Amino acid sequence: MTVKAPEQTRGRILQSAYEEFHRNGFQGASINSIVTSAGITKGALFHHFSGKNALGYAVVEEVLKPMVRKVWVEPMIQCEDPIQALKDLLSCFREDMKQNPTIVLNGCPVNNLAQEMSPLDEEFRTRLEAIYDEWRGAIAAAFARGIENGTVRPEVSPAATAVFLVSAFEGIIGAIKSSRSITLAKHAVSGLFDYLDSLAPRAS
Amino acid sequence: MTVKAPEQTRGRILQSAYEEFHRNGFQGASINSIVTSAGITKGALFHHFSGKNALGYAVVEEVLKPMVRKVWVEPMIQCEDPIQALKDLLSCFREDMKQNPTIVLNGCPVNNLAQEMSPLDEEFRTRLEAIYDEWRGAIAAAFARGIENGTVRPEVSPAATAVFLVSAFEGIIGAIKSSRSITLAKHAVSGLFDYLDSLAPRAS
DNA sequence: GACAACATACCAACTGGTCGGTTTATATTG
DNA sequence: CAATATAAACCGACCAGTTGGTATGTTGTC
Repeated sequence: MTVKAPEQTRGRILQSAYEEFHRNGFQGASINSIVTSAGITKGALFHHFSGKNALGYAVVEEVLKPMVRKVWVEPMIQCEDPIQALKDLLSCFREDMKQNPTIVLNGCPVNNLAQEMSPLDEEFRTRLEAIYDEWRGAIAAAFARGIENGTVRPEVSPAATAVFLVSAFEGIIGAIKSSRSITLAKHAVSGLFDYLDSLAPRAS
Repeated sequence: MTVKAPEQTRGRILQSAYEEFHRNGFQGASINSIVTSAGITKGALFHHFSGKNALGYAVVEEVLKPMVRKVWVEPMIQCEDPIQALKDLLSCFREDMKQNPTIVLNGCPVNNLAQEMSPLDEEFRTRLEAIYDEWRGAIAAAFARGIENGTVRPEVSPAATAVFLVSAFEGIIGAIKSSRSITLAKHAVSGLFDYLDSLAPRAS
């Protein structure tokens, strides 16, 4: 046997589990498959995690949550113009998809888990909902600031817009993955951009 | 044994399978569970359907497709004002949810299947995508008519709007089921209504 | 009687999970 | 510093239960 590196093995399990969940869903994911793809054994997995559900929760907390925070939350909490910030994020996201098509093929890992497990397991639901809450909160706060500094129309409701935006975005990711159509993806993004523009103050 | 009624037993299998898929997803659904909840035996099921996948396809074609067509497509193909028609549909849908919370709890059965199975099975993907295509087509056609008769702003792109609307709608359903929050649901619908209003010609 | 419609017993494969044992790192001693 | 104790890290065979699916039989209908 090689060296013992508990933190590293734990991380490899989390990473393999994340990928397996992303590909096959939580119920479709196989512990055996995770074990082999992580290059460890079942004993190691059940030493670090008490069961499949606990592994799922850990993926949510230690993989998904930091990921969303870094990519989607933090860019929002320090922006002045939320509409422009969102457009930038979406353009950046579109570029990422071209290089790494896993999101196009398998969808948003957060939403996948939320849609599959929310009705089946309350703990999954609350944990995933916390991620969305943080995300929506950052967007809503950004829009509130935008209203104050004049980059957003004053009639816009920050809370409602944040909810609608996150929902629409997740819906679009799902539509792209299910359709696998580039023209549909362009239409969806174009529709989203038009909506964002409708939140900006009237030109002239 | 009772009377032999092949069409009826087939229908009961389809109905039970639809409910089981809606609750547990396709992979989480158990053939045994479907069999018992339908009040029949495994022999009957495998006599009518060649396997689990074939049963899933049949649910898509014979349950989901007609359902979407009746509830979402047909009201659109004969409307003059698509914005008002969509508002009416959403209000009607909101009332339905109050009486029957299965959609709130388990989400949209079409989207659930599409999100779960699209990456795993091409036949699922194409069949479900056909449903969405028909839906989007009806909305896009309605918007094209709306532009002609003046109920919709002429700059609106029917195709992009249809894609964005269906995506946003499915995203909202997912957000409601995952959050279980009434205020979130109200925010989401309010955001969607605001978006619809932004597609109408300027008042004044 | 012939064939479709169903029932039932059964199957290999796989599921998540357990358990006794081995290996390695580290703390404790003399 | 070296010997030893101790606990964590890890292995891999094994478990009962469930999975989708099948083979063979029985029942009803034209």
